[in-house]
Amino acid sequence: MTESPTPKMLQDAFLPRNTRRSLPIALLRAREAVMSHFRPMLSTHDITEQQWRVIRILAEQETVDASEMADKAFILAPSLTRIIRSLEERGIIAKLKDENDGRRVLLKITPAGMAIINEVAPESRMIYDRLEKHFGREKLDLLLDLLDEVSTFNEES
Amino acid sequence: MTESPTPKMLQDAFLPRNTRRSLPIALLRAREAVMSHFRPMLSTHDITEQQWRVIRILAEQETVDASEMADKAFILAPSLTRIIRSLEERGIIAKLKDENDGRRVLLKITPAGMAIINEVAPESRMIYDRLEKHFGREKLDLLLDLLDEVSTFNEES
DNA sequence: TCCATTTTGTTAACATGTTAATTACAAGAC
DNA sequence: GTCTTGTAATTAACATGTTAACAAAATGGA
Repeated sequence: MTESPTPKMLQDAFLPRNTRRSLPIALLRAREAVMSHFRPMLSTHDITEQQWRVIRILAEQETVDASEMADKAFILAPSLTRIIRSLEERGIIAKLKDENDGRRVLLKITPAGMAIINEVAPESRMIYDRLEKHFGREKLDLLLDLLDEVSTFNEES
Repeated sequence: MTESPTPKMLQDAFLPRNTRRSLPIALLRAREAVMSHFRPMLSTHDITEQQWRVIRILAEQETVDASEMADKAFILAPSLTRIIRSLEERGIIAKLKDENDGRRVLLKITPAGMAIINEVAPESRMIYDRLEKHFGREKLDLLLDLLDEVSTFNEES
């Protein structure tokens, strides 16, 4: 862990920021630390993190079209297409047609999907509660607020 | 429980957390917001975000073995293997043998790689400075500290 | 020395991320 | 109506994420 004395190579002004204080990598590390607690649990139920995001949104809202799902689950359309195909083949969700708009794909959860939710949700909640207890609600809320603010960096500058 | 028609689907206690206050997704959103500023720039230089992480670490440190690189760039070994192969084929980095340990792969940047660093680093720095100016150093440091703390959630509980 | 164990890196297989191109349908302008 | 334009979803192609299995080299005893 020697903070190396920076071989010549580049002027300081042109040196990339230190890896450990780089926001993109810090976000990645934090995310991985959190997910490492959820992934093994999800794995025992044979679903991925992204699949779980899709399923759980269908637990909040009866019917969701693909675009809205992509927004809420934060999954790009091409990935979502594949995930939907996979979940449908496994009988976890169903695709419906929107009578008013022939382009849209409506998604609905099946009883098999509901069974997964009923199994996974309590376990997921337990893990999250442990995390919340560890950091404290206030600190977690502060972090979430800061992250929200970063997420809006797009529209402004 | 097998009898209830579950019209509103799930009891509140078993409902997954709201998507917008879910830490994993919040981290994902924030990361994407930040990267959306860097990706187009990197793209004009024909490198990906991960390739840039590898290259820039070789700008800080003359020679790095694959394991250390995986740690610092936060890239899993299988991904790193592919990235190294690609960067080597393009003449951006070079692989050396470790005389003391035949298993290790040492990485070194080439002049072509240095040229990329000299082009990209200032642009990257500019983008980061704009971000830092937008949020303020203190707020950014606070965020980085919180993220660091989350990243250590592993070893404890 | 010999052998079991550990470590490092690679390969394989599948899932997702990412951008660009494409198809199917919808909405407006004319 | 026809044409153009815009939107929703898919497909294609490539890069990376993720886990498991594996080969090669090092290590630490017996």
